[in-house]
Amino acid sequence: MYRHLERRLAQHVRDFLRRTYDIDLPRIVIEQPPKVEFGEYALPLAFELAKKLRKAPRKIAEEIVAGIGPVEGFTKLEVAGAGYINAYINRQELAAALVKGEEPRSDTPAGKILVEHSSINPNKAAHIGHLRNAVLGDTFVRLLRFAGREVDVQNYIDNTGVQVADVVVGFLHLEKKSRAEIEQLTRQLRFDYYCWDVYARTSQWYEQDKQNLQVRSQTLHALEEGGNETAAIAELISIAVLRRHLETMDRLDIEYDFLPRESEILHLHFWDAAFQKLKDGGVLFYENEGKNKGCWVMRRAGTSKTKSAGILANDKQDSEDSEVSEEDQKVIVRSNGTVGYVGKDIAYHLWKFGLLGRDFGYRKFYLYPNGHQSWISSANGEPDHPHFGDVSEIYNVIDARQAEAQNTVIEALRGLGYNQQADHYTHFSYEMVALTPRCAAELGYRLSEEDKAKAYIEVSGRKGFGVKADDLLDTLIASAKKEVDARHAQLSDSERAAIAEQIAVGALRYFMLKFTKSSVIAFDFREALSFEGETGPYCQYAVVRATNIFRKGGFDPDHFGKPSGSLASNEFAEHLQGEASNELWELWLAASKTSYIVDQCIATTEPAYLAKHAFQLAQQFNYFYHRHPILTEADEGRKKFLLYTVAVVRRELIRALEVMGITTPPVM
RNA sequence: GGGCGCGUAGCUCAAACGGAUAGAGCAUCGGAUUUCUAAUCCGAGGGUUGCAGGUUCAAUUCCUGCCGCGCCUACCA
Repeated sequence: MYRHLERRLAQHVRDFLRRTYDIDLPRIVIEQPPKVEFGEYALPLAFELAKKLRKAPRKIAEEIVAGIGPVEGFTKLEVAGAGYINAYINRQELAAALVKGEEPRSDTPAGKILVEHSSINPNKAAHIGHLRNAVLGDTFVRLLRFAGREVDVQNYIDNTGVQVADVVVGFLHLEKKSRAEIEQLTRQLRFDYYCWDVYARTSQWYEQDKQNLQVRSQTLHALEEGGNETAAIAELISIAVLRRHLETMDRLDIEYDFLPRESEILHLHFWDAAFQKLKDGGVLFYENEGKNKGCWVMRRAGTSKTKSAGILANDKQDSEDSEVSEEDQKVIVRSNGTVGYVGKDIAYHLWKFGLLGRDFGYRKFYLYPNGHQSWISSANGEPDHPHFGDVSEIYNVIDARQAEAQNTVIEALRGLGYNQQADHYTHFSYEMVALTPRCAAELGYRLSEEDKAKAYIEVSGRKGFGVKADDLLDTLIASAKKEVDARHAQLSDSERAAIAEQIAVGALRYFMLKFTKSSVIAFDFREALSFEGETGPYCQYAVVRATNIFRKGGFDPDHFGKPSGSLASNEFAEHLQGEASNELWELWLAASKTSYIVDQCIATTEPAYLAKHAFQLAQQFNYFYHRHPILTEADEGRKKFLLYTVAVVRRELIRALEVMGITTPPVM
């Protein structure tokens, strides 16, 4: 509702400016006043217009307020300060709409969106860094779906890369395991933990003797080639680890629709098709000299190309391409003819946009307990399958360190003339999760003096240094279970366990969302394990409290006031008018912002705003809860109004938490 | 060296598009009619927003320079 009123106000102002001053502002800035006494929206536009109209801002503001006329849904506009225009919402109208759950639908753009996230190398257990990726990605998917968009979720599996090769080397050359033995091992509980150690040991083994690296490249070659014993073992391992990753993420209610694998990019010759296009389009060029001699290279994204973009003739550019300095070159095809990661990624992204002219084969892979089917790529697929790819927008949830690679893919699309697709290619970039030195020490890692002095230390799968996702979840659940046990001894153990799990997931998902993407999370158990203050459980608890009021009062919170809308809007009036009601009104206002916040999260690809909003709503509710005993309220009319307040806040809080993938326990 | 990002309270972080008195949580200290369960609430202290300039009616936000930190800069992914 809040969003809807904002748009209406903006449109009204825009029309008025055009009519009266013949001015077209590209954007009408609308802010939220610091206090509700100043209304619900504030427009600083008089300051902006002062120069154009050569009048004092205050004067302009007064003119606008006097001339603009009534705006539906608002009671008044008012000039404040040096020239702000404050707009006041018609409170009882908004409240009545909220009770009914009315939300004017805004037109959603057509076209399917593809979100790629997680994309964990299938060679070891997932760690907290992967958790941040998956939670951000999954929440963004939920945000888009909330906004009415159709979304496909993909998790790219690099099953033929160096990391898988390394763990294969570990099993074959260090562990000396046979294929049968490995197959046996894949069936053990948490096989990914086993791989975690094997991978770390293999990395050490390479460092002991650089000669050992030859084994790696032989293995890697075999994987890329396919159709051999080594590749079969790699398949065994990577599939088993992938299943573990899906299980881990499912604990957090994170699911995928499709799992495209690098092996199919290779074996279905996606790259060949892309390579041809890139050569034809002049994006790639062959280097005849220097250190990149014999490679197909392209200009690295972000290196200066045209200072006067679009002015120089394009054909002149082509002849200059070969003059791209060595350090500005990105090798796409190595001199031995093999293609690097960026090249495969370009092919994959041409496919995503339906520009490649080839498709994967598809097989059913993983059936979630809720019945959702996840598909995997395959050289020869099943005849009947859903249609993936061929989308109009994509978001890639990939950490900030890969920004350059991502930009190179985008530049390749542009180079091929696919500007529209490039414009709808978003690198959803976020910073890594690192460990505080204290946390690392607690985990038993020996630190150098240099590391101890740092604010945080980067996790490293290669070194086996990090916190595993399942371990963190287990710890959180155990910790939550202790609290639940202490509070609800009367419940059965399975009930308590279920609640503990909801709380643990709420705590974890909220923790991963509360930081803005650009902030490095310095992970610390004390903070992550907290259930108090700005946390998921705090928000869940607010909902539980709201539910309790209804339960104690003998009402159904989900249908309170619903069927007949028995409260006429004028009944709200007396409770929402005047200074004294501002505190309550602020709660209603906050509850009206869900879709507004969701839009903002999508526009800025920043889910943290939603986390912040849910917390603030919960915080305001707790304050309200403390100040207003409801069930003992003597005035029946007021009691009813307070119950409506709780019902609306509760509903909106649940909705906001759902978008973050957080459910609420029946009791806490 | 070049590219990207960051620097805000003791600690961890907010403040979208420049806007009204820079806000939360944690930690510390003090308090809450024993009630719809305190995983809660209220209060207190705590700030030269890294430094120096500039643009603007208005700068934590934009520009320039400097200082500090991180990441990227492989024929790795």
